Amino acid sequence: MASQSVLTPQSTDFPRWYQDVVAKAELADNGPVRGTMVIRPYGYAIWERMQSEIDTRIKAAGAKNAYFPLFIPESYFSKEAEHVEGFSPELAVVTFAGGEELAEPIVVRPTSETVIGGFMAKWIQSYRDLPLLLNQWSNVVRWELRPRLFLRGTEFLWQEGHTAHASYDDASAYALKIHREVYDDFLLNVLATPSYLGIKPPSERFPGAVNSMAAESVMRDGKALQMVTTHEFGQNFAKAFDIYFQSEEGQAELCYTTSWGASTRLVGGLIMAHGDDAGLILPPRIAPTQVVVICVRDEPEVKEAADRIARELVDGGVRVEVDQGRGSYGRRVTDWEIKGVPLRVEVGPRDLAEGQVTVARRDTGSKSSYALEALATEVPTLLETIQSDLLARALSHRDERTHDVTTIADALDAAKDGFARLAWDLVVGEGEGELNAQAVSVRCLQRQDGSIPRSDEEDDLICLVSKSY
RNA sequence: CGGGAAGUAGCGCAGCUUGGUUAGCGUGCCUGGUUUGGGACCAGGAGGUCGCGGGUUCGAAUCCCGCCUUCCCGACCA
Repeated sequence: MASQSVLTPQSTDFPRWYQDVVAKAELADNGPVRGTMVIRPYGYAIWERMQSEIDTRIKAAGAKNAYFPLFIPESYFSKEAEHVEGFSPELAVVTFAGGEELAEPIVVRPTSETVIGGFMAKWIQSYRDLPLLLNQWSNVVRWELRPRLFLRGTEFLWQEGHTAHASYDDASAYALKIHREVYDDFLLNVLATPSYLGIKPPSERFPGAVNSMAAESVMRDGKALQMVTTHEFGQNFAKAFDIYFQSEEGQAELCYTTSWGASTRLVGGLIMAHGDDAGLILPPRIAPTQVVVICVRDEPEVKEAADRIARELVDGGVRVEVDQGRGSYGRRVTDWEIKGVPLRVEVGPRDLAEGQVTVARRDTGSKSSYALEALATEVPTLLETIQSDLLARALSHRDERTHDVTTIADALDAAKDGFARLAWDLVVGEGEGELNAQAVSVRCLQRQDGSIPRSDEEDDLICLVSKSY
């Protein structure tokens, strides 16, 4: 009966633990081609929840969904010099199709700035057409040499927003709005994965961007994961694709564009930000199943009670699944723990005799009894408590793992199991090279008060450095 | 792409050094029964191109060559 660990403990081998969770929680499998991924139903359900939460926020920010093609003429890529240079090593290119060599090779999109830029040029005539706020949900292909499920793959799913504006300030303000009101809000309030928001140093900037913003979250092993990214392109893409508009004064002027994305990498971040040795821990707001009602015994009275409870909870807006009670209790509980379902409502003959049920939290492991009549009101409250406890736990973990330092040597030391925060002036130039030599990178730049700078030229910036996925 | 390790049943592994009949174990799966409040037990059973291709040999999971895939460390990377 003694329960032995089903997963490799995090402290033994964190990457192995991650792979065990992905496999045993039935999230994903490797595809037959290197770097490709099969997302299994439970993993995809998590992604769908993410999509729904992000999509709602994107629409609230005013952007509209559209769809652009997977195939892009190679010539489009050559139009923006830095962009093509940055992406060419990762491109998959179709040169043969329909039984013959193609006159012009076709690129499988690694991102869609180029095609969308072409259509922005066509659709934008006057300042009245601005801002143009687009988003698309799609797959992209970037040939990866070292793939990891969810975290980095040759093909992945994401959302990419693309906008065009009449002024630098408007573009910049909108990018900031997306970064805060869509991404940071989602990370904080849904995933409970607090991030460091900031701008990327020039060395880490998106090819073709004048500014890239990031949200860097701290994983349980202290490494950083870039959760999302937002870019300002200035007029770089507008120049390359002739995205002009006629101003109120009748002048032809170049637009300012932005793009921003969040991908299935978020699933990997979710796993590594909250999971423990027993498996996944899902915050209630993202969990596809928030409550599993477990029949402790495979008996008719127990099942009836479980179904009744489940119906009540569903009516209250809770996402519920019923475990019918086949197989041993311990085995089933362990399986639900691996899957990270936030709450287990356990119904057995003993409970029913006393008109109560046993409720177990996944995050703390604690169990307590609730009267049957109280469940419908108590469960939603309990779910919200778990949500905020997970956020609090993640916040304190982030702070524990972050150390203020004043030298590169101390930064390297701190980066062994977390983040170092230090003056950007100490790092810029040679210092960054020293860090990089030890696989430590500058994750983002912030102002002294932690806010997002508008450019890396600002005085007195600080930076967060760490190892990363 | 460089360095290292590995690929044998769904998963985890042994066998390989020193080639030799029907390729094993744990777990999972199926059937029946007993069970069921923290990975249950007994009995029976199904499941394998030994990663792929080629070579050596009378004979290859085992030896040799090439390729593919996975993992780790780098390089690279919104």
